[in-house]
Amino acid sequence: MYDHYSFQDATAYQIELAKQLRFEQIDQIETIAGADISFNKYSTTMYATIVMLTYPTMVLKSFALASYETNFPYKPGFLGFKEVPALLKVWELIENKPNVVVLDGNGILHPRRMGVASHFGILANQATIGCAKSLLYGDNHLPAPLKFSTTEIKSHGETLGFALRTKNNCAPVYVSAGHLTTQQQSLEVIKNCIGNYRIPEPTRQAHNIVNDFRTGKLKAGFHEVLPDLTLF
DNA sequence: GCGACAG
DNA sequence: ATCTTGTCGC
Repeated sequence: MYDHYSFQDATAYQIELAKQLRFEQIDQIETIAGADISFNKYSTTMYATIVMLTYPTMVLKSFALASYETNFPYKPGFLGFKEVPALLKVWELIENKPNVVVLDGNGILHPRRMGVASHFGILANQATIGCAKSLLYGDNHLPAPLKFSTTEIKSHGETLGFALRTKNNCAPVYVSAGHLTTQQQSLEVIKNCIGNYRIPEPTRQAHNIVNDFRTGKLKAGFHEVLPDLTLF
């Protein structure tokens, strides 16, 4: 899909996509999705997943798996060109779309406001949030090492996202609005997705599942998760 | 020119 | 991103 784009083409494309960004409150969230990509080193095969969870209870309900060939290389600032095509393919397998999708990477916390979460959000016309494990862009002001401590990440005085401490004494994650949500709401939603791990449940579950797909334990397609009847 | 640099 | 053993700290 983007394999023939030069970095110059890609930069111009990002600037065009960024003009389409919209930020508004999501009125009600009942379902949330996590999206992630996995691949073998040196391979062009991207393994993609979208996992569906209840919100804010974080119960895994279903997931979809698909693979896609991509030759676009990884380069900081251009992650979307490598991952979004595969994500759009797996996205088609989801019949009942979630209220919001969380992606592993940034939204507008990006030099051209077009991180992978914003990129996917525009092309899918879908509310998205970016949650990155390390900082790509902006002035890094670390929050106190206490769970739920937060600092604003700014660039040239403009707030583009937040560093959020999801566990005591653990490195923060970097949250930013992707598309069709607000900065404050994106932070609130991610806070409500924190379980007992540093990574919020939607992307944490997506990461685990897509790795099982890559290693052959799971097959492509849409999967419903059976209810847990442990109590009986 | 130098350093930084999501996944 | 992926590969990979031990180690430090709550």
